[in-house]
Amino acid sequence: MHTAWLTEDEENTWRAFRRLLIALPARLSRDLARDSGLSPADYEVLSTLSEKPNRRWALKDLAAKMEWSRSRLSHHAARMQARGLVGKEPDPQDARGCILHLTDDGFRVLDDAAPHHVVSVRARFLDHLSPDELALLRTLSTRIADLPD
Amino acid sequence: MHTAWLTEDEENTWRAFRRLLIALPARLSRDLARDSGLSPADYEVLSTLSEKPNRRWALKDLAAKMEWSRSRLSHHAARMQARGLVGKEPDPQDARGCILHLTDDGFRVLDDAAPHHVVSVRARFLDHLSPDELALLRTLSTRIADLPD
DNA sequence: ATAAGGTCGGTGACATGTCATCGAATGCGT
DNA sequence: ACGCATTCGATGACATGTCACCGACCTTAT
Repeated sequence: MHTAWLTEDEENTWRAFRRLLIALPARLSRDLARDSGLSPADYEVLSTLSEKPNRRWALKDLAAKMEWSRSRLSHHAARMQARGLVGKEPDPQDARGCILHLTDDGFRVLDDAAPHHVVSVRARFLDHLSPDELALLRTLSTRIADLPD
Repeated sequence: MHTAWLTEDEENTWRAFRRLLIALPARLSRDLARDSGLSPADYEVLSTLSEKPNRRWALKDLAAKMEWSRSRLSHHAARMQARGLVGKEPDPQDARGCILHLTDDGFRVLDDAAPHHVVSVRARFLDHLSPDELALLRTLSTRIADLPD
């Protein structure tokens, strides 16, 4: 059964983990901005777009893949389009929809950004985990992230 | 030495952990808003304020304790003051500073919110970790969060 | 064929956080 | 005592994300 409070172990773990939840994304975000002038959201859009061979996604499919709302992606893609990182075309299959694609510029920016980002993820995270820890963290993350919303 | 890419294990762990970094805070935030009408930031301000016996902190000290910028706390405290959750007074020791305190209302709101929040943290996180996992996650979180910025 | 209901992307209002900057106040070195 | 760098909180401009909602379009049942 559960109580209304946490044990000391739980409390300390939760505190430590909460610090990690704040600090790690903040550090990666700063590295990314410094190295490549991208926000984490920009990077995720670019790298997800690049996953498809033709670098094209219907907005709704990209939003679903990234687990973003369509509204959020619509706003963000508009900003990235203004910067020339992505392009937008009408969907020939569905006149309501639109197709997003990586521009050459967007691809170049991603291509330059990726190696720096990998270095950053290593330096601020992966390098500090043993293989055992890596494995455990993976099962644990999957288990909790997969819980119903 | 490092390569410019990730191994498959690293890649999968990083993906899974990144999902957790997004999903867990989002779920806790939704629970908190639904149960108590508070944002996570609100809750953190209220609960940190309540840690001192007299429920008073100089703004700069509270900001340092929470690892927030003074600007952020200034903005946020202004919004919370408008809702009657916190109060603000001049600091008699330092005419530049100000002292924040929990109002009775703020204390009541926190008092109502806390047990629900604990239930939420359990349901969405702690209950799904074994004691071993809890311990490992704590050392690992501390290790990584404590890295230099 | 058509009406009803769902899905699509876009939009405006708003909440929150960052950054650069300000004026006021402090305190340290001389 | 004085002068200058620093610290304090506030503020405005801006970036980003949420939410509610819109019109346009598609699909399904009748």
